[in-house]
Amino acid sequence: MIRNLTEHDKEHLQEALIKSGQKVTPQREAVFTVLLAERDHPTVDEVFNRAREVMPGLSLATVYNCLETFVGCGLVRQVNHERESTRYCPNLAPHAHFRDKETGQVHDIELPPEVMKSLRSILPPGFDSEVIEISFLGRAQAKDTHSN
Amino acid sequence: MIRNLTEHDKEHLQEALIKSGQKVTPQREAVFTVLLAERDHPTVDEVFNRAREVMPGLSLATVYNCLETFVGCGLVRQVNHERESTRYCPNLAPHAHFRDKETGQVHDIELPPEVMKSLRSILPPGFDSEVIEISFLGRAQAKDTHSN
DNA sequence: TTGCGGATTAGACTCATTCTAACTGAGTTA
DNA sequence: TAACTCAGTTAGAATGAGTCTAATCCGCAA
Repeated sequence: MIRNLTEHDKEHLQEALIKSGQKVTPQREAVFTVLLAERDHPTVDEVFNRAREVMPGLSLATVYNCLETFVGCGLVRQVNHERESTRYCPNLAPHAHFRDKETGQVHDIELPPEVMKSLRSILPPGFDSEVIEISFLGRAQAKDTHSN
Repeated sequence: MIRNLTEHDKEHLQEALIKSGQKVTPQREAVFTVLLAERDHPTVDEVFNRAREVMPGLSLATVYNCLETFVGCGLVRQVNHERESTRYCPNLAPHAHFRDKETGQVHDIELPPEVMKSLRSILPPGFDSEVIEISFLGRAQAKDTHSN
């Protein structure tokens, strides 16, 4: 079920939007609420359908726009696996993704700083990287590990 | 320029195809030759255009088919970055990919076993992974590091 | 109250990839 | 030699995620 944003999350959204010169709109709040409600890495379509329950007039284009805006101001991350639909993730801590081969579910995997460091160290001189994407493909027996 | 396959590479192709119950065809040889000639992670379209120089009647669908076959019998790997066109890579050693933000070029980055191990160690119990994809995004000042 | 500009909207468009149905050709089988 | 078979190939149609466009909306300032 889609709850309203907590005060804290609402401030987080407002601050990020305003800081990058964008407006707080009902649509953006609705989309952000959906992202925080169920942290299961939804596709645009899934976000669209969930948000429509709360705001029936919302258009798909707007969902694309909102998500792009959020990515632009660092509120959420995109998650891609091969060429499947892009998924969205509001977890900002450095983490990898584990994709369950059978269920298709995506799980966040915490990424300790020393692993990040050892990864960065394999780059030959002259290579300078800002973003490192790590994704595992396999099978997870574990129960849900969503951080919400 | 597209040279013919060396005896060694030809045998490698034949062995892999036959082992998985597939036939050696002129189209498959042509596509494989293109992949080995310039190890720059070409897209399907690039493979198509290069292969056409040598085999003008070749169709795009066949290039898709050949590449899928090669992936299936472990001859090449797919490389995806976000939702851009899939690229193909005949480097079978475990390696990561570095994508140059400005040129779009993809470089192979050798992946030492101890880094692989430390990566595998961050998976919580119950998570079992066969494939790990690692990709860097950034800027490379270095000259070409293609292994061919 | 009018004008401005960012946000939203519906629908058209793009383009990588997949699908489909017809065709080819090498290697049987009759 | 002719018919059969079956994987592989082919052209073109279909799919579908994502992008673009042009019209509209709406809060705010002049």
